[in-house]
Amino acid sequence: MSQPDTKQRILNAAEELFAVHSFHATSLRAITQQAGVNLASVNYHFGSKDALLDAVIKRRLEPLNARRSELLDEVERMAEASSQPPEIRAVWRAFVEPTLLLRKTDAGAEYFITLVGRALAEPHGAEMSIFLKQMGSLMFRFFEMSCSALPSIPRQLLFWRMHFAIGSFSHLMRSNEQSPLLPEGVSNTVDMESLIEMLLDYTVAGLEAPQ
Amino acid sequence: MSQPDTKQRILNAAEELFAVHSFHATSLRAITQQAGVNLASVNYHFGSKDALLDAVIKRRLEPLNARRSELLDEVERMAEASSQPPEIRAVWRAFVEPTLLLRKTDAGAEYFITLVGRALAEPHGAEMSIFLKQMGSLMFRFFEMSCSALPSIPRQLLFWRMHFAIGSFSHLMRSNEQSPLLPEGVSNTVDMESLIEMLLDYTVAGLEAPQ
DNA sequence: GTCTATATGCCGATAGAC
DNA sequence: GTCTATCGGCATATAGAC
Repeated sequence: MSQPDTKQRILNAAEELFAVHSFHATSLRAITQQAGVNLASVNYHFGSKDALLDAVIKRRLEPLNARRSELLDEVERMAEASSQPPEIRAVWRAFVEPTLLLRKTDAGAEYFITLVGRALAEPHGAEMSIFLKQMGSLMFRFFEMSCSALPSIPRQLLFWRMHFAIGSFSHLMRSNEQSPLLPEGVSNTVDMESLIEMLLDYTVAGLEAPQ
Repeated sequence: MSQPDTKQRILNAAEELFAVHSFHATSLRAITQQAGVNLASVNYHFGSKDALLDAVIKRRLEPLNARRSELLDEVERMAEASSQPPEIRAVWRAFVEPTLLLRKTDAGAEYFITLVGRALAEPHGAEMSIFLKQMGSLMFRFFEMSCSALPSIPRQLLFWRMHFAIGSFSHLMRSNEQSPLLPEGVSNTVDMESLIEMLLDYTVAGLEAPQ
């Protein structure tokens, strides 16, 4: 317990390499080499490669989802206080903002965002199932609050629109790296606060689009 | 050249397994076993695993992009004939419809859609770079036509909104598999034509949202 | 062109000394 | 808790017979 803990060093290295090269393409050897620890220490501290991935996701997702839950509580309180449905923009802000602003409060979290963005794109694999397990019932709560916020949109339609919204969100999470091909007159460097507002403008307009 | 060609059998098997298990998690052994061909035939016909992926994507993406290009030509002709900007819904229909309706015309293409959906989510890897290479300049054309269709939206903003739209599209492409968790009163089975209209309603509303 | 057999190397996981 | 050494397996790729 001298330096940053061995356990933490492994988690940091795994987070980065899983994000950049994917879970399958990353070997335990690469992780332990980058972390400067022994190969066997991964199995000692975590038990297996799958369990390591689980721990990588859990470390950041747990506080993140606690924060999301708090924000949803607040949105609900405000809705009840004003006897109005919850505001759809506030609901989706609670969903996307804690993740996208994670970099500000947590210096090492940059790779985690990419990692989760990719986990959302994984079909069957360990990444997706571990992520879904840890998201728990929070997705249902977001869906139900979106339905309350937009009572004129049928549930079935809103389900798919929420699907589209998650697609935009996860695609944005994945796109830290500068796009290799930029059209003329377009810069790739925008501050995250502006980007969040752009995403919310876009998403809210799509969710409440006329049918 | 008796049965379906060895080359085609390999392409079909690789397409399915790459889509379901990802490129990295799929071995040449699994591919040749499913194709009922010899292990060595992959290297004989394609040269390497990377080159096989390239061929898998190219086989379907080339005619697909030719079709997209035709549709864009048509949208441009109609715009010129009416002396009006191109219609944004028609531009995006040209982008998404050829892919999403591929199943109807090409029986084996189901896995290809998932594969490309995942390629769009890969950050650095072979999948993404091969896909981008083959998309060529078509993305630029879509961007420029979207700008023409929505002259009141600044290019920089429209660039990001297009990013969000591609996120929704690729997320939809990836979601053949039934979602493990469905909210109450929501079914996952919708015909693709309806889904395309839902996606276009959502996307057009987002692209032309007030700023 | 298609096969068998194999070269060469990395993989995840573990045993056992310290 | 941390190390070395190694097991058993599967990976990609290729050499060479047919």
